[in-house]
Amino acid sequence: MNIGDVARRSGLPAKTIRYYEDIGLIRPQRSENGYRSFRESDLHTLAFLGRARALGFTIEDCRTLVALYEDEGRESAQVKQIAEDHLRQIDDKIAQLQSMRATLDKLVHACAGDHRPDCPILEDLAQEPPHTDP
Amino acid sequence: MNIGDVARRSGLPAKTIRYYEDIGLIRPQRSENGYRSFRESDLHTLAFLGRARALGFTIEDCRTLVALYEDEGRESAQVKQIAEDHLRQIDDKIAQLQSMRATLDKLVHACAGDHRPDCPILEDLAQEPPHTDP
DNA sequence: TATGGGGGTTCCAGTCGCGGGAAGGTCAAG
DNA sequence: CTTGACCTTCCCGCGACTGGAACCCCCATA
Repeated sequence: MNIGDVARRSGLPAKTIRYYEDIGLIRPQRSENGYRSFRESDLHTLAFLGRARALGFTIEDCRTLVALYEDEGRESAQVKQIAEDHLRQIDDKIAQLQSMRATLDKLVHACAGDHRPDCPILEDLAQEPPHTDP
Repeated sequence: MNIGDVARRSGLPAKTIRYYEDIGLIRPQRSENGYRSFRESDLHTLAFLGRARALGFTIEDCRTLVALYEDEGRESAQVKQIAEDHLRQIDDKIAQLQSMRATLDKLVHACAGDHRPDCPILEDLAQEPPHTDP
């Protein structure tokens, strides 16, 4: 298989696939003409990577996950650890976004959004922090 | 005020402040010795930027927001538009993260996390997509 | 007067995960 | 033989900084 075929079948852009080879996530063979030659197992790995990335795992997590997948002697605890860490990171990010969202939503609702210049959004952003006098 | 002072008072790293000058968000004056010399108004703009960034606005949004803030003839509708667009983006991102979170959480709970190699997380990632035969 | 330390300055490189585009080689069809 | 669809490598750019090197400035102290 050439790169275009695996791109279509894995759903990953060819650029991404080349990049994954660059950073050593996959090691496709080469044809005589210099083209990358992918086996079914490469495609499988790429699909694995695509799904891991879709779940938000970093490239380094993906590297570890692929290694664990290929390691018959792995312990599921290792995999779970990575997933739990990532889950926590996601939770943190969601919390942060929800906090922003709450503030922003309040401000948006407080703003008339008409032709006049008065704007609670700008006023909030411009707000001096409470000045602590010594 | 030197950069260290504004850094302390605005809560922004000196590096960030220099970067903001680089990209034209602020235009501090210079002392004879070449040091940046910040006025209270610069500090105020930096604090504004800090709060806008904390709400997740992009630098380009911040540039526009500062311009609107300084424009007496602005219409609050312009500000609200930016905020609403940003709010939608946040909502999209939250939804995406929650979808990841849901999948990940299911997988984490399905995984024993012990010394055995069997792992539903890896199995899910390795899963072949339903093959559509023609 | 030397020196030490804590400011400041510029510039360059790196982060993360690719995407765009140039310049060129390869291959099958018409 | 040419066209067009592939493929290759290479380098630059994104966003919003962050780290570090190499250097300058200023003040206090020995």
